[in-house]
Amino acid sequence: MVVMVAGAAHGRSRRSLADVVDACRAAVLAEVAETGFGRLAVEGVARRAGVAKTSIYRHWPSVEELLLDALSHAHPVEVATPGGGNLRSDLLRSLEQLVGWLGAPTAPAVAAILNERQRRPDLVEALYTRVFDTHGGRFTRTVIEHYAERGEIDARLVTPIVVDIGEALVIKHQIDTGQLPSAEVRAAIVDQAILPALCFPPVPDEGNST
Amino acid sequence: MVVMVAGAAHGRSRRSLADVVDACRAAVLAEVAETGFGRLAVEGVARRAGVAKTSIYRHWPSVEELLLDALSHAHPVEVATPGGGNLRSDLLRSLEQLVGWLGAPTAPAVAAILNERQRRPDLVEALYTRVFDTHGGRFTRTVIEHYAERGEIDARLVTPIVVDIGEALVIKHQIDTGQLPSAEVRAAIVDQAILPALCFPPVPDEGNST
DNA sequence: GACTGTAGCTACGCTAGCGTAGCTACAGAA
DNA sequence: TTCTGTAGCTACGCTAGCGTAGCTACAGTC
Repeated sequence: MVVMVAGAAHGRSRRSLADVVDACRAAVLAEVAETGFGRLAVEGVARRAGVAKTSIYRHWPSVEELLLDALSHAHPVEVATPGGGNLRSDLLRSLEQLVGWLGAPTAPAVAAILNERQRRPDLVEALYTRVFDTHGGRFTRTVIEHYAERGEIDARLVTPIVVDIGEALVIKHQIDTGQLPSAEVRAAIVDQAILPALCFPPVPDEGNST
Repeated sequence: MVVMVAGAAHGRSRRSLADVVDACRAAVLAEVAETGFGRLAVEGVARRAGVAKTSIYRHWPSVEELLLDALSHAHPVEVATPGGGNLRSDLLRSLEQLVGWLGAPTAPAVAAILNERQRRPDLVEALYTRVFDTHGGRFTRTVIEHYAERGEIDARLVTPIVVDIGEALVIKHQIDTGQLPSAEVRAAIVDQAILPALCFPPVPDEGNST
């Protein structure tokens, strides 16, 4: 059964500019999550967005530009700041924020671009300048530096290695399991890896979860 | 100028079975490193190996099977065992082995498959059972468990999180920079992150490198 | 030397995608 | 209501790849 839009000989309906742009941005993020970067295609994005290829080429010179544009508009902005609690609870919250970041709808697209680092360094650089640099993403680094400034941590222990422990373990967990770490695992990361590196010795009993 | 192989009307030369198999295995590893998994194609592998597509399809049902077969034969085998040194030097050597693993010619192929975890869990599972499980790859875990058995480390501190710190930081370094960590960075990882988690407190001065 | 399994080649009919040309027609502004 | 910028459509000529059929011919074994 064919339903015709009034007056439309083609049966076609035309959308507004803003509608087309929003549909394309959403479609490219979903498409790259499903296909990976290597099989991302303008035809696939147009199909998913329900637009013509010409509508894409009128706004973006390539599907890569559309992808970066979509990420600029959709990637979550970090809001982690030390909340006046203590070091441990602030570290836990920053890992929670990181996990939120890594689980955002944009995360597969970010991962897809990062996976192309050797082949497309230009894209990765653009990702950092157009998405990461404008959206923050310092997580545990922000917290550790804050407490170091307050004198609660020996500032000499705040090294590039140490501020990276938490994120490294979260990402490794995701690589190994395909899942983001639970609250229990995040607590273990804080208690068993981050705090010991800041001279808060590990407590080798059961340990208390959040 | 056309050079004809004696007696070959086609100008073609025919290789032995072993030669074809070796060429295909090497070609698929190089091809996937260059193209990524998404654009890996039988035609590209055949071209690079200098064989006909039919020669590939006679031995492997798909390019994925060829890739896993190639990895099974080429992936380095872990030889890290505690060498009778001390904990620190053994940890340094295990990270050196890991970096050797990650820098092996097979590493891009491994990464390409791991990047397809969401889309192709079957391939990732096959990677673990056919490649990882048979080639080891426990690195710092092996060292830490050895010293725990000897009583030099509180065994209660040897948790899944703690044994993963070193590899997590190495992999994070590679994700962030595209490079494998230098000896200096590896030493910092051992001194500032792994040892503190095992109750060997960090030394917040310059610290001695390897 | 004879035999056999298989390498190499080309063509096949197909899918998928690229980026644009040229057109119709409509959403939104004036 | 008129005007304009642009959405939607289809076709185009192209590249790239798939997996096999059918053939020739040769590497290696006996």
